[in-house]
Amino acid sequence: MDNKYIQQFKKGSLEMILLCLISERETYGYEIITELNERTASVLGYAKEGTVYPILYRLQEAGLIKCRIAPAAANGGSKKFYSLTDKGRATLSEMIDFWEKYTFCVNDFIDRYHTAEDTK
Amino acid sequence: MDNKYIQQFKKGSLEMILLCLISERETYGYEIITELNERTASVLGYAKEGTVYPILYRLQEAGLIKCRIAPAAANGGSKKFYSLTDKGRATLSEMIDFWEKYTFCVNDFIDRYHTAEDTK
DNA sequence: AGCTGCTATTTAGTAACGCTAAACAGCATT
DNA sequence: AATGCTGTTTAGCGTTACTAAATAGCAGCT
Repeated sequence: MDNKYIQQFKKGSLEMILLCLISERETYGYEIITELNERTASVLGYAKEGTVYPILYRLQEAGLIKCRIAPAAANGGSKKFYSLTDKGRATLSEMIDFWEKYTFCVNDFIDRYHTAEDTK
Repeated sequence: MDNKYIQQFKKGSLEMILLCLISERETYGYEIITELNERTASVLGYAKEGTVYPILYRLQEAGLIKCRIAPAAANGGSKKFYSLTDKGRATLSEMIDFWEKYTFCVNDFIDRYHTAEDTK
């Protein structure tokens, strides 16, 4: 994908998406990146480490997720398993509420656009 | 509104919203700000001049809108009336297509979240 | 003339986010 | 020891929206 609008549209929603992902199960950075890309890359393009990890640090800094360091697995080094805090759950719920109001509001403009196009 | 997510969610979509507004009719900065706020302030918060005018310059610079300077009206100074160019119409159409794919993609995460919450 | 108020535009400086591009590290297999 | 996979970290960049102001024309009033 090389759509130039992606990057701006994504702003803010990536945080929400990561919170959603982590709410599904305890998981770690690399797995988050892999699953995120499976589910969104065709629309949002590939998310790289340099995008995802800083968001995780931000979320942890804000107290929305907490981290458990697991010992080194079969292959590869140790992982940091993230899960939502109570504050994270509450914040995610708020974000989703706002997202729904927000998209409803924007869609109103688009509906008018479509209506106008249809009557041409 | 003092919702801290607004600012990030807005990124990118404000451009699309302004293009939608201008596609509805030829209009000028001050009127855009007024109408935008009537239709979105309750959700997005108030958009100020410092937000809207730079976007208009950007859109003009990109060749998406064109400008016609009208003589001073009854009261107030002269206005700059904006309308979409052909490129602007094409771009708006693209942006809307992408917006729809994008929100569909994000909503998938939210749907899963809602489903998980419901079965608790 | 001067004042207020409304319309209308402009701009300097700031913070936040996602991106590019790379580096670093542990372990397994060859 | 070399390669490859898993996994994390970070520096520097460009874009966007925000705050906060300044500038300016015209109308009506005293």
